[in-house]
Amino acid sequence: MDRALLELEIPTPDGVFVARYSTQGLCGLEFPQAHSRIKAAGPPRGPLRRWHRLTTQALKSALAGKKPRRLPPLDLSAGTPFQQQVWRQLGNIPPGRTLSYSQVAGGIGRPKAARAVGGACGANPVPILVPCHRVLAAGGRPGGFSGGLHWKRRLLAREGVRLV
DNA sequence: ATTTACAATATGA
DNA sequence: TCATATTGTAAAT
Repeated sequence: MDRALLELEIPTPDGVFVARYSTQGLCGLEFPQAHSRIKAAGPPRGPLRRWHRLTTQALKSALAGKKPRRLPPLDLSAGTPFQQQVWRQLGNIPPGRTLSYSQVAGGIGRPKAARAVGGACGANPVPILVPCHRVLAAGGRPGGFSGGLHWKRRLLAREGVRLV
């Protein structure tokens, strides 16, 4: 867990996101906020430059409801093994498809851990690129979303998913 | 048709 | 020990 951070902004039609990088890759992504409080940094150099380009591109695709061609390396090492398993599962859900918390739980061999999956989704450091918004509660109910439910609905709507 | 209770689960305060 | 982005079963209203 090399947590040393570099924060870079990503302007999009939906606002300015903030990407956070460790020496291993992208380790965090934040939704646009009223006050950008990132420390000014010069233009990224070395691998950062490439990673940031990939992140920017991937984020824009995802916001448009399309599957990103390539993702930057993700540093999910901050999560527990359970959380990392969950996040890895989420990466397999294509745009336009959704799973329930319990299906995700079943996918990692713990069919009864639906609630814990909810916790892991809430702890997802890289929303959107790790598509936690494609996990719904049972019966097509929306469940929750740390970045605000409106984001979940908006993202799913762009992928063609209808919520009840 | 709704509401209420509870067990099972991983994690953090 | 309590609360949480849950679920399934069961019982009572």
